[in-house]
Amino acid sequence: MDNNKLAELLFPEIDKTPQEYEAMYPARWEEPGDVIVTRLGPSPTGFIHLGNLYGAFVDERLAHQSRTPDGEQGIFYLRIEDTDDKRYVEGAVETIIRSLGFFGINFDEGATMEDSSVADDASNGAYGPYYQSQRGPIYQAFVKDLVRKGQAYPCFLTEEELTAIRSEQEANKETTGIYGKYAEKSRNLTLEEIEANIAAGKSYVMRLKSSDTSAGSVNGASGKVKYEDRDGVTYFHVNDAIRGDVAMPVNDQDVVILKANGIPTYHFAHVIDDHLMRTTHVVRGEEWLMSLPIHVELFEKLGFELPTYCHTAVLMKIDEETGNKRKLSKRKDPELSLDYYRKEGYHPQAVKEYLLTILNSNFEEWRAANPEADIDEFRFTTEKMSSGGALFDLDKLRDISKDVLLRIPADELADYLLEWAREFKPNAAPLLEDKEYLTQILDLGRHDNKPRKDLIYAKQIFDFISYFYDEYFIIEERIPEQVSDEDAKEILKRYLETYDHSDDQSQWFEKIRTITADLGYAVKPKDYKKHPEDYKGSVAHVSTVVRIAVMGRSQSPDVWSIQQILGEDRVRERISQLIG
RNA sequence: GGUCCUAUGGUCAAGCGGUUAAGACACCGCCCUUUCACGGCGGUAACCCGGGUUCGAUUCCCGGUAUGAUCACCA
Repeated sequence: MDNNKLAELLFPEIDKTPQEYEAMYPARWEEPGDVIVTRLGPSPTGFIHLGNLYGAFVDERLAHQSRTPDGEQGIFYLRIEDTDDKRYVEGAVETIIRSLGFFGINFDEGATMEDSSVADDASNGAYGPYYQSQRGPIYQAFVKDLVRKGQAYPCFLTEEELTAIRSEQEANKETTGIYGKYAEKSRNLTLEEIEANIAAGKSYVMRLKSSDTSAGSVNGASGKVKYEDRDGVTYFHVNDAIRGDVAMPVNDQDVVILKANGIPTYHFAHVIDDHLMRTTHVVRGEEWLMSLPIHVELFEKLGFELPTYCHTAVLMKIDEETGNKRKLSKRKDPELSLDYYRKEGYHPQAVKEYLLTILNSNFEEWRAANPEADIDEFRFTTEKMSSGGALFDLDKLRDISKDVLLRIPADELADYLLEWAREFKPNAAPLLEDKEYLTQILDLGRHDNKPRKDLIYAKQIFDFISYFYDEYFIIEERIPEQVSDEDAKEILKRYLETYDHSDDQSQWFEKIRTITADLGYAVKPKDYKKHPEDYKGSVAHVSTVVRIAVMGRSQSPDVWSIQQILGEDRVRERISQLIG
């Protein structure tokens, strides 16, 4: 068979050669050193989840903390993998960029916020186009070259034939797919048959003509792949930055590289794009690990240097029904959606920090040693990444969030809370517009030696501070059982009578003590504890009555400080209200 | 079923041939305290199983077992 003729028959329009494309996308640096180029390659479904964020964070850190010998920063770019037209969702790219931007992850290059269907140049950077759907001619040029070299061929198998082959294989308990003898029919088509099929308008795909690359027939992916014979089966070894040495049988499947519509499959697009865009590190979920043999073969056959793979672990959770670990699913698990965190009002910084603690086992230690340091100062390493799937732990997130929020100044927190409320609690938002008031509230008890850590996420914060706003103030707890209704009234009556808003904290508490003693309660809680029969209750119970009157609840920060923020009028009014 | 990843307390995890097997979260108790939180102290709780290698295995090797992943003209 004349491969050149076949190539021309299949791709008459394609006139560029791989060499020309190589020249169009030269090396990014003359002296790259250890600089890293990563990419995020989402399909534009518009659904960004925690797993994406997790991976994106690895990409971003890896690239941005690396430098060339000349001090230039590594590059993190966005490539849209829209080879499956069924998946496209309107506005998805914008959503992706915005969602990640919310968490402080920004791209240096690639697809931009502009609408790709409107703007000619919806991306920036010299290694585009960054939409795979716009790269058709590039892929085809490389496939054409593969055909010339006899390493790819058209396959006219229909869906029915494919299904028949699969059924046969399943019945025989063989590996499914097109390989070995199952590939022969298509591989052995003559030029005339192919011509006739095409003339008849038959639809076809392009398949890779798989062969054992271990013989060293090609460039060897620049020494990054090692081969080994295990009982007659050829295995290859690749060093994964997260998992270390990974060994698998070499690929023998004649996988589809170009679909019937001329668009490449993920496998082919990955190899071409990451090579041409000069990606050094490919970060992707472990679900891709099993297709590594295909990619290794493609890199070998095309003579490209293999990038460094980083196969990340999948985020898991315990399934309530089965009790087993399982991959987080976007259908069942709302906490997988990034929107969930926005709605609950988890601060992006907290989510980021949580992700880092499960991403790098030594992060927590580093954070403990450097509580004030910027998160980007942490030196992220793939070696410290766990290769097992971590369970998502909401408790841990909350714990981390407390500390993260403590490091954020109250006025910034006020802005954050207001912004959150505008979107998710619009009725309450106007109340929060009084920033000075809100800031005081949020700053309560944060500057002591042992600062309070009451604030976790926006929704919780709002509930926590809601009593500061009359519109949300309700008495939600009963007075303690040690205090009779009569006493409660008496306590509040006397409290109101003696109340002086200008009292300092100790003067204020002295008055509480007086009331406590006068009504037969223990001024020292310990006395009541030791001799409960001598008292009705203790100062704790008396204080609780005041708490409930002023805040509607028994648990809160320091009462005196709260009253100072609430203001005299509100305090008096709330107490009078309860006395009736 | 084939192939591959993984395997330390409830969870996340240090460990990389000899340790009283760290630490964090959660849980429990005590202390601090006008409540709660914070903080401090203490506690319960772990090396999947079976063979090897070795003077000695949580650690190395080989088998199981289990979890997970993957076997598309989806990514």
